Amino acid sequence: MNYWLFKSEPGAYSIDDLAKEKKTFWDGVRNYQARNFLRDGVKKGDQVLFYHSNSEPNGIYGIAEIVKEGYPDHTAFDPESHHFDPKSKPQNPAWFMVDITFVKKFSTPVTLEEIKANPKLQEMKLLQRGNRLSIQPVTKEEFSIIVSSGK
DNA sequence: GCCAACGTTGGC
DNA sequence: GCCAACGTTGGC
Repeated sequence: MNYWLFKSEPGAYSIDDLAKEKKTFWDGVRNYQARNFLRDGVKKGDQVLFYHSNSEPNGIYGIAEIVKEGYPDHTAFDPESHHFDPKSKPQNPAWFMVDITFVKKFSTPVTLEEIKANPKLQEMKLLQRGNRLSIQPVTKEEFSIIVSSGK
């Protein structure tokens, strides 16, 4: 079992949207490093910290779980889609996505400020300088610290 | 709204 | 293959 952090701008897709829909496909990832995680690393049953960026406050708002492993991101094939990428072909897809399901929403989010203040969480990729990766691995320890502080 | 950090593109 | 220009991310 692996642990991940997925970033989303709540204006685009929030934990409340997921709570309502119960399940969604995580499309539109157009970064190679994040793509590699989606294609090769993310497995069914893995747990996901759901992070809101550009929000007030920034932080982890809840938990999701992987229900379907990496498969081609079909939005890249659709010229009408905002995520269309002509370089990605159905016979040789460049981009991948996974399906996630809602697990829980924290009654109070674990904020970026709290994460920064916790000595045990200093290694998180989230805090590393200039980090923009939207899919990041998280250790089991980091995951359990966050889950136990986010009720 | 600003801007630093970073990834990608394209001319050479 | 280099690197300047450009676009995007995301905290503040």
